[in-house]
Amino acid sequence: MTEKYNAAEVEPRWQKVWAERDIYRAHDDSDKPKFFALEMFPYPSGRIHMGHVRNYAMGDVVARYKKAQGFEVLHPMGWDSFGMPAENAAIATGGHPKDWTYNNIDEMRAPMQRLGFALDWSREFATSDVAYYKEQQRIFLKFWEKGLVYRKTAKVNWDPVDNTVLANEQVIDGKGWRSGATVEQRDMDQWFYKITHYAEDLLKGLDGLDRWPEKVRTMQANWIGKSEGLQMRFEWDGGKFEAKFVDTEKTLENRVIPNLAEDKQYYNLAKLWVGGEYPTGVEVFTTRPDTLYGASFLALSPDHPISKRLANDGYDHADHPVKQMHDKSASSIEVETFLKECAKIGTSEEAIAQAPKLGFDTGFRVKHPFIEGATLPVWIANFVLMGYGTGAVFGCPAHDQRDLDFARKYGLPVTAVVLPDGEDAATYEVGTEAYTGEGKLFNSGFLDGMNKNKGIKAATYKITEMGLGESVTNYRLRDWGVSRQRYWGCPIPVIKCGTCGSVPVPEDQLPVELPYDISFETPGNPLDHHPTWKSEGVTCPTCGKAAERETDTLDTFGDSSWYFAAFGGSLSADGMDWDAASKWLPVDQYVGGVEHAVLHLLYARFFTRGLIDCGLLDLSHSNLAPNPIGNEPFAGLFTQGMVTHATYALADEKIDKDKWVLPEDVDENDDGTFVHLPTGRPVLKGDIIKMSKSKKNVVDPDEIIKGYGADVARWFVLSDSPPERDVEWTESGVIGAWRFSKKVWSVVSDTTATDGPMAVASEASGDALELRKLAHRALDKLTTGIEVFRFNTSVAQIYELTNALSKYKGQDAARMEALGILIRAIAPFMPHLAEECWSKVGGEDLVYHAPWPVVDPAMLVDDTITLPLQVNGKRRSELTIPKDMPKDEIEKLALADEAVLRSIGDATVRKVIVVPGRIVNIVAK
RNA sequence: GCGGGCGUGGUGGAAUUGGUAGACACGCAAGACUUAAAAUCUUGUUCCAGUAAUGGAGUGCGGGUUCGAUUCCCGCCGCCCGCACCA
Repeated sequence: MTEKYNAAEVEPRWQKVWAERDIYRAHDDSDKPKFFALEMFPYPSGRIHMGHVRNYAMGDVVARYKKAQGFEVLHPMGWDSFGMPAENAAIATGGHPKDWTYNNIDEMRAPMQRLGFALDWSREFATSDVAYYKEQQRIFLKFWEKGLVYRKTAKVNWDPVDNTVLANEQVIDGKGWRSGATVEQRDMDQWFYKITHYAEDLLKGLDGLDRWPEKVRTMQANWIGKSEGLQMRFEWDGGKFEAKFVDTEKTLENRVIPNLAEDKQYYNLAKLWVGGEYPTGVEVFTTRPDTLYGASFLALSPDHPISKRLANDGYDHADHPVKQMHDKSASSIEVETFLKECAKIGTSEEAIAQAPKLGFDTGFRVKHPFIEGATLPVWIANFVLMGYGTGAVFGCPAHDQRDLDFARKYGLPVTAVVLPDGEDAATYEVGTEAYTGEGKLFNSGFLDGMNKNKGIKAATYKITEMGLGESVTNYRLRDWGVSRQRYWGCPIPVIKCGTCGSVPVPEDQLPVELPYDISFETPGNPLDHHPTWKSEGVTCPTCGKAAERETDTLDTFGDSSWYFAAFGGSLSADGMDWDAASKWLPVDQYVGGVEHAVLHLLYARFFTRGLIDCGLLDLSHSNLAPNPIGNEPFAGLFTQGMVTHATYALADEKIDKDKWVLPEDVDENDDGTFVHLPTGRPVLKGDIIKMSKSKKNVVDPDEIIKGYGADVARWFVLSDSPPERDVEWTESGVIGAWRFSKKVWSVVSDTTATDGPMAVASEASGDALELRKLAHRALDKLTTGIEVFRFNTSVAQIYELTNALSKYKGQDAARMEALGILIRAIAPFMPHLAEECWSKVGGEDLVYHAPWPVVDPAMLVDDTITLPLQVNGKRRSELTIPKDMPKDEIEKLALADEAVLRSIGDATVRKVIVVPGRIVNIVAK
C-alpha cells in the first residue's frame, strides 16, 4: 500500500534534524579539499521572490553535490543591507532605515530556511552590521595608504530638489527618479577608488577565467576598453596661448591632486596649469595617426581645462575689443554661453550620443606637425568626451564619421588621405560617409603609398622623433566615484581639517559609527545636518584642532565587493580572520544574475586585487592546492536566467499602472479571450516577463512552499529550462513537479527489498541487468549535467530512472541499487524528499552525508549495438549486431537488409561507409 | 553604429570531435479504474498522404563543404541582451 507523502510534515522535521546536527557548518581546519559555493547575496527588500529561489536552488545543487563528492563545502548566506530603499521607506513611512532593514532580514530569513538550503548560517552577517562596516572602513584606509583612494573634483548628477548626488542609473530621461527634478551636472569633490590602476591586470585576468560565461568576459573587456594609440601635442600657432589673455594674473583653480601625478591620463592635463604656466599646445589622443595629413581641425571637449579657462575669465579673441579689465570679456561670455548650451543636452548616454553636433570656433590655431606653415583651427565641440584620452582630438573628416558630420555642418575642409582599393586617387571623394577601412595612403607626404598599419607606425615614429608625443595605452575604464550624500551606507572614515586637509581616522578609533537619531525632515544627507555627529568633539588626528567628519557614505557597491572574503573569514563582532578567508578563496562556483556582469563583478575583482596588494589576502594557495587562476575572487561564474510569468491587463483601462491584474483573477473564455472575474471586465494577455510587483505577476515562494512544499518549488525552477535561460512559471508546471515528487515517494514506498540503498547488484541478469544499465547510464548523464550546469538535462535523466523504477517489478538488489542511485541523485534538488526516502529504505546516517554514487563503466557498454542503416544519407533500417563485429561483416549484413535493398532499387552501390559503433551509410546511384 | 547571443513539434526544451532530429516534461487525444469527478495507470501525439505497411517533407530563409549538416562555412531575415560620439 502506497503511503501518502506529506511535505508539510516531512520538510520541517528534517530541517530540524539538520539544524540540530549542525551539518552545514564549514570547518576552516578540514583536511578535505575545500569548495566554496556562493550565490549573490540578497538585498533585504522584505520578501524573497522566485528569482531568489532559483538562484539559491542552483547554488544548493552544487553545494550538496560537492559535499557528496567529498569536499569541505562552504555555502554561506548574508545580506546586502545598505542602500537607498531603506532611506526611501523611512522617508515614506516615518520609520528608521535600520529598523526597516533588520525587520526585513528577519522576514526573509524564515522563508529561506523553509526552503531547506544547505547553508552555514553561523557565518551570516549583514553589510550594515557595525562589525562589517568597521572592517570596510579599515579596508578604505588601507587602500588610501596604498594610493588606491583619492579625492578629486568630478562631474556628478545633482538632484537640486533632493540635494543629493545620483548615480547614473538613478537618472531617468535627465530627471531624478524620485523627485522628478531636472538633474544638473555639477563639479563636486568626491572620493574615488583607483580601479584604473588595475585596468591592464583586470583585462588580462579575464583570459584565465575559463569557467566564466564568454559573454560576461566580453562585456568586461569592452568596459575596460583598452586602445593603443599616439598621444601627441599640436603646438600653438603664432605665439603663446597666454598672449590671448588680458589678465594673466589669474590662474585657473588648482585642479591638481598630488597623488594623481603618477596617473598618466591626468598628468598631461594637470601639467598644463601647474604654477599658472600656460600650455604650449593641445594634447590629443589618436589611434589613427596615419590620417594626420587629412586633419582639418582640432576639437576640445566642453569640459576641457582650456575650454573652461576660456569661459572663465579674461580671454580675448583677437576680433573682440576688450571691454574692461578684470571683467568678463565678450569672448569669454560667448564661450560660457556655448558651454552651457552643451550641458543642456541631457545626461543619459543615449541622449548625448544622438544629440546634434555643436561647435564653437575659439579663434586659436595650432600648427600642423608635418605640413610646414599649415595651421588648424581649434574648436570646442560637444561630441568630444573629457573622460577619454586627453579630452581633445584632431578631426580628420574624410575618415571619421563624427568629424565628417561636424566638418560638413561648419564648412571645414574634407581631405581624403586613405584610398580604398579600386578607387582612383584623381577622382576619389568622400561624400556623406566617412571611409574608415583599409587602403593606401595618399595626399600624405612621406606616408604616401603605405597601408594603414605601416602608416600608423611611421607617423608615430616621426611624431616621437619630433618630441611631440609618444605611444600610449588608453582605457575606457574610469575611476570609481564612491561618495554618496546618503545616510544608510558605510561612513567614510575621514576627518576634514582646515589645516591638514583630509585626514584618515586612526584605526583605533574605528568604527566611525552611524548615529541612530537622524531626521529626514530636511532634504539632503541626514548626516550633514545632524546636530552633533559631524563636529561635536571632532578634532584633527594630526594637528588636534577642531575639525569635521566627512559626511558622505560609501557607494553600496563597495559592500558587495569583498563580502565573499568576510564569509571565509567568519566575520563577527570580533573582526575577521583574513588568513582563513585566503584559504577559502577563490569562490569555486558563484551564481547570480547577469545584470551584475560589469558593475559588481568588476568591482569585486578590483577589491580582491587591492586586498592582496594591501597584504590582507593571499590567493596563491587554497587550503590544499595552489591556485591556478591568479588574483581572482570567482573561479567559476554562472549567470542564471530570470523567473518569468504571464501578465494580464484590463483591456479597457487607460491608466497604465492601474491596468494590471492578478493572473489568478483571470479566466479564459471559450473563445480564447480572457475576463477579469471580480469585475467582469475584458482582459488581454500581456508579455511573459520577469516577475514584478507592479505588473502583478509575482508568485510568492512561501505560498508555494505551503501548498506544495519547498522541494517542489526548487524542483520546478530547475527542471524545464536551461539554467542560463529564463524559466516561465506556470501552474501546470508546478503541478507536474508536485506529481513527480509523489511518484518518487510511491516508488520508494512500494519497495519491499531490504538490501539497503548502497546495494550493488553485481550478479544481475535479464531485466535486472537492464535496470542496472539504465540506472548507471542515467547516473552518468545526470552527473555530467550537474558538472556543466545543465540541470534540466539532469532532471530528464532522473525522470527516466524514476519511470524505469516504477515499472520494474522485481524486489531485488538491482531495484535497491537503482533506488539508491535515484535517492542520492535527487538529494541536491529535493533534499527533504531524498532524506525521507533514504531513511525509509534503510539508508545509513543522512543522505546528505552519503557519498555520490559511482558509475560502473561496465554498465555503459552493451554487448550488442543497434546501428542505423542509411541509404544516401537517409535512414532506412537498422541492424542489431555484436559490438565488436568486423567492418566487412557489418557491410555484408547491411547490404542484405531488406529495407536497404528496397531503397537501393536499380541503383548501383558506389560506396559503403561503416563508422564502427555509429552508423552505416550506403551511397548508391 | 559596435559587440555578444539565440532561432528545433501546439509549448518548455534534448541531441557537438559532423553520424537514428524531437530525449524528458507540459499540453492534447483515446482507453482502464470509478455512480461520477479528481488522482492514478496504459496507449498515442513533428507535419502531409495512407486503415496500415510505407512514402514524402522537415531544425528561421538561401547557398556551400561532406558519404552524411540542428552541428562547419558564406549571405540574408527575425528576436533578445550589452555598450553607445571611446577619436
